Amino acid sequence: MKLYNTLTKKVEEFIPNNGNEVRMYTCGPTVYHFAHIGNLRTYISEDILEKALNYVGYKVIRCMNITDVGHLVGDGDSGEDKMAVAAKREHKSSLEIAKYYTDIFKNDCDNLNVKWPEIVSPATENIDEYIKIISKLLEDGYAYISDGNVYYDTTKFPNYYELSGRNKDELMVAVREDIKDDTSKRNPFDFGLWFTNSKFDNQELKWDSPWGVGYPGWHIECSGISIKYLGEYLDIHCGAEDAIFPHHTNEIAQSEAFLGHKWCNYWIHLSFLNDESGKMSKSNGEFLTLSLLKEKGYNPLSYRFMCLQSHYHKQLVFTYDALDIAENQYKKLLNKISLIKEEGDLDASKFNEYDERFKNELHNNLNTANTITILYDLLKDDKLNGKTKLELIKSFDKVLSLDLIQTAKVRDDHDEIMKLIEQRNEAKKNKDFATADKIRNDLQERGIILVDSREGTTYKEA
RNA sequence: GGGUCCAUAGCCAAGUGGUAAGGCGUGGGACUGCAACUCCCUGAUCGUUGGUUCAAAUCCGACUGGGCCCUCCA
Repeated sequence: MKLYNTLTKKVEEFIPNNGNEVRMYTCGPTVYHFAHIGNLRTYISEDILEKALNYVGYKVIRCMNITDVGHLVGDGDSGEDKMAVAAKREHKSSLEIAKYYTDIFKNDCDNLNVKWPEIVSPATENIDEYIKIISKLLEDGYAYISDGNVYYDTTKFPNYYELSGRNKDELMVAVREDIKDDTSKRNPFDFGLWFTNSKFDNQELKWDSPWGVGYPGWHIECSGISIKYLGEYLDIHCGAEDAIFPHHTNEIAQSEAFLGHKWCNYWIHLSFLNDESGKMSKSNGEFLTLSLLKEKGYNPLSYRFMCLQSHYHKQLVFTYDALDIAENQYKKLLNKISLIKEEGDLDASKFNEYDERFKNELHNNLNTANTITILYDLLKDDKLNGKTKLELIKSFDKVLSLDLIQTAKVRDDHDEIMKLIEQRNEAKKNKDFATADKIRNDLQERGIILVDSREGTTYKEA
């Protein structure tokens, strides 16, 4: 499978370390607030990657962290912990907040058919692992203690700028106005591994460590969790595009200094969903959560469909117009599929032909837009019988996860509806169109759409 | 200032050197008592500009315009 690797800045053939086994780590959410749909795009893309790898024959073992500590707000490294801020705002403990938002995040994933990774681990449950890594980094001279905090010395790691393609001398220090330089560091780009000395000493979550009571830096959790659960050799590390620098850069520095060898060969970065003004945020403009879209009547899978028609490495702009179009496309697609009659025997050679095309598009740097084109092609192909079409769609849906095959549920009021349909047909026969239309409209108000055809009238849910 | 990604019809988007896939929308038509559904037909020379080549949306350069990053962020 070809993938865009940020490390080499090329689309290249993916080759795992160990046969067809793939160890994949994806940076998880910070659970101090709701996720917006931009956040969720990243997880949709990662979900597709995992499922595509499995589909073409790899065996994926995937791990994701949940950040429930250590992200600072404002004021650089000595700022307040976001979890603590949320806790204060909502009068709950940090761990209650984390649990609350983790559950909501998981629910969003469920609604989007995003599979929950087999290993999901909160940052707060792996403190021992961070201490182990930090201790070794200190021993080996990659880290130092200053003003009670432990910092990583970025000058000790020669390849520090490899991933981001940056040049040390041209980076700007504290480029954002609200960031103050941390004077405890030896070098401006050093970063914190463990803090005991914070300006804000009201943090709820603290742990004992060889360097005193404190809490871990942001970057160490991903290294720690990944190494703990996936071992010393990682095949794929995913994250959103904004994490390239410094987060992933720092992860590489820590992990490789600790392990003493190359850690991860493929770095896959997922592009943003922007709104018309640029980066989506929790404070600017409308806070676009999945539940907001649901309240407005959108199907979450329409949003997934919208994402799949784009490419994971291309930024996408969210507008309600775009979502309306996606929803309409998605509905029409489901409708076309629902009209397929399951007849004939499975045509293995045709099945393989389409399945190969589908796999080729996955191999082609996850060209999900083209996989959907294949779907339209097979729907139009009159050399394909219904059975083969349905089997193909079922198979593709293992990756697309759009619930393409809807199982017809029998409604409780089925008999009543059929009776009304009969009454309407009677009225139509008598040219009493007023009555006929009234029945149709009444049913529509209940969310039932009548479908007339030569064979008679059926109904479906709106 | 530096890094990085991107630029194809109203919107999404394919295309990886040989004369622009697909979907939605729009407009027209078939079907229908009317409609919905479905089906058929309907649109672009590829940000600008140089160059390489028999041949470029596809390769190289410059420019323009956007996104993201440079110690909160998916």
